[in-house]
Amino acid sequence: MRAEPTILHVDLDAFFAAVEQRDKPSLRGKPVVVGGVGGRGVVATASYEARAFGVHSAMPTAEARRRCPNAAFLAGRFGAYRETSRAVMELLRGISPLVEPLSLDEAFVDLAAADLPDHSVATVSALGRELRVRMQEVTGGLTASVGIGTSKFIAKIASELDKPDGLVVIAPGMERDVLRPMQVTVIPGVGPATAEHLRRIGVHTVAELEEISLEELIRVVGKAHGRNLYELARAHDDRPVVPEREAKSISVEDTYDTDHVDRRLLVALVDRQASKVTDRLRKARLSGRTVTLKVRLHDFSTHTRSATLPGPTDDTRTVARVARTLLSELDTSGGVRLLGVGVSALADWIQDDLFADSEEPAGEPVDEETTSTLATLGRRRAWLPGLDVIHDEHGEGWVWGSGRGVVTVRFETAASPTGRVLSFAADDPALHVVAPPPEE
DNA sequence: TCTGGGGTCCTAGGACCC
DNA sequence: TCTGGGGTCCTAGGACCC
Repeated sequence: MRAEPTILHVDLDAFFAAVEQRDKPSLRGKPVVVGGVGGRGVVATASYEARAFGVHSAMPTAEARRRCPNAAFLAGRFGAYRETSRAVMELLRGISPLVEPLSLDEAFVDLAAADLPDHSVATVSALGRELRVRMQEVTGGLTASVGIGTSKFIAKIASELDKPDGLVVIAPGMERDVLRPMQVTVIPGVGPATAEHLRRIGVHTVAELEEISLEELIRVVGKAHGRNLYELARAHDDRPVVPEREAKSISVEDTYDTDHVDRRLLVALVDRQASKVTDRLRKARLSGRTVTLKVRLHDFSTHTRSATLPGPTDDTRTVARVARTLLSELDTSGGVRLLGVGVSALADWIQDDLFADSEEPAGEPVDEETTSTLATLGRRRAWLPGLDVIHDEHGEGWVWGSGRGVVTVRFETAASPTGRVLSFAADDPALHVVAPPPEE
């Protein structure tokens, strides 16, 4: 918490819906719902006219249609949202170089790095008023709610106090007075599960939360979360405004209108997602070591399976192969409603010669001498899933996982498209590396 | 009312290494 | 032959946010 109100939070009002109303005058003043329009879609943003009918974010679109049949239901135009967001972030960077976007429609701005005569309540309030005017100019008429306070937490609370189209400055020293009567759910990180845990120990408001000891909180909600709540209940928050955050994972997922059972279809869908994910990796000049497959079954149970490669990859075939194999570990016979493929443990873009310094170049056949050397290296050998092809008495297969002295090989034949998965000790003399996998 | 898509962070257990 | 503690990596799941 700072001595002066130097953190600003901006939140564009009903952003996606507002962009639609801006671009299509016939929608102005009418209920607009942006989100999934398919059978299993949910609402991303509802205009204030639609909210009057009880429509809100995360509500199934089917329910929103029931509550507000006359609303315009739109799938969304993310290009337009990104473009408008870019203009907003540009405007904010004109105020201070320290701008931390939280999403397309939200950001923190560190006013301590802004060019201001002082940081009095009067000065930052004037800046807030000016910002809201310019916001409308650069967005073509969109409104925003602005909050200013002595920390991220307080600035965010402030922006929520007078929505839409509001400006609230919480003066230094007033933080706890503002907070105490509020529900604990205003604290970021307190969702339905935590709220229920707290309710069970008789805590509903921040004032009640303040009464709970650190030990008790940790017992109820866990260590990290407990400490966090303990501090936030007292308005203690020293998180800095961080302008550039590095991505930690990239993923793609799709929910289907009907559950899928056909294995061949599931494999094809996973392949397509692997292709999308690796396209995005390459565009971002990133690569990653861990491939995760996400499957949501007919009963909404969600399962993930992941495998970590010895080195980072952005290769579509490699990611697809690993994802396919992970899929084969799950029982999908009851039907699949969602599939997802993600890559994490990201590294900066690897050069074309990534493997030039490693023990054997990728894509090159490994000669007999290297093969026997690899065998004697045992667990030290870095097998490359998807790249090393093995043959033994079972025929030919490709490596899809390795670690702890064991290489797992998948044999796939026309007769058995799902393949057989076998594990070998890395120093098993029956294993021979013969060639890289065929191009697809 | 049957529940999106893109993320982040945390927890807990097991393997492995020193 | 048995016992150990800490650190790190990996995996699966869950809570949460916009």
